Amino acid sequence: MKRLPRNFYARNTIDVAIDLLGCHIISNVGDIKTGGMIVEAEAYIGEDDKACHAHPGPTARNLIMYGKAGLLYVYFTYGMYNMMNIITERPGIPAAVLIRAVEPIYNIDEMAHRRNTANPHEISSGPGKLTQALGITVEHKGADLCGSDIYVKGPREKKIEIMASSRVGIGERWNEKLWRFFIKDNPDVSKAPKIIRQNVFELDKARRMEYTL
DNA sequence: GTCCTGATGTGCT
DNA sequence: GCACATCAGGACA
Repeated sequence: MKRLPRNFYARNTIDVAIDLLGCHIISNVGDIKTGGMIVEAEAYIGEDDKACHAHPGPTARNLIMYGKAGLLYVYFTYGMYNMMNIITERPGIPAAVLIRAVEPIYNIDEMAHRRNTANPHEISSGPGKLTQALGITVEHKGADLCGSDIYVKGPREKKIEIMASSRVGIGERWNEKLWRFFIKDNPDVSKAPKIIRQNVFELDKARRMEYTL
């Protein structure tokens, strides 16, 4: 696998979210390489998406979502957790993929130490957990995955089955969209109310869009 | 295993 | 003010 280029991210957000599953995310924060395989991700697309941070239009916080694909959008929430997103689409279209869960691979001991846990499945099985394990904070907002020490390697090497469901933690705002994607039966997928609709592995792009939109 | 709650800072109304 | 793309820990069963 190789570092993914910008044109991987500058595409339809749902395609990017699906194609990121099985890829490896790497972080070299503090000169320590940590990372693992992405097993769960969600799409947030445009001002019309009521759950997307760009819904109110451009603000100081979300402005980066309107810009170049392949940059990190990190924000702080619930008073203590950082959420890590990757900007997608072309400039002018505010959209991103939230990385929701990772299966630990590189330097598991260091990540377990950062998380203060001995259970491998508690290291990065949620969006707040994985940023802590990888050492990613709002300081990394704007980092370029195509030219910094945080990046994603792909394409995926394993054959995987991909499931789609409604998104997590966004109340009743826009929940009919099945824009959460995760690897079937992976133990590091986050605990969440799963409205599992369908395995999307076999679907081609057009069929996939018809189904998810 | 399930359900419920408290912790905690920031952005936007 | 308040909602928030969350998590850990406790009370149950």
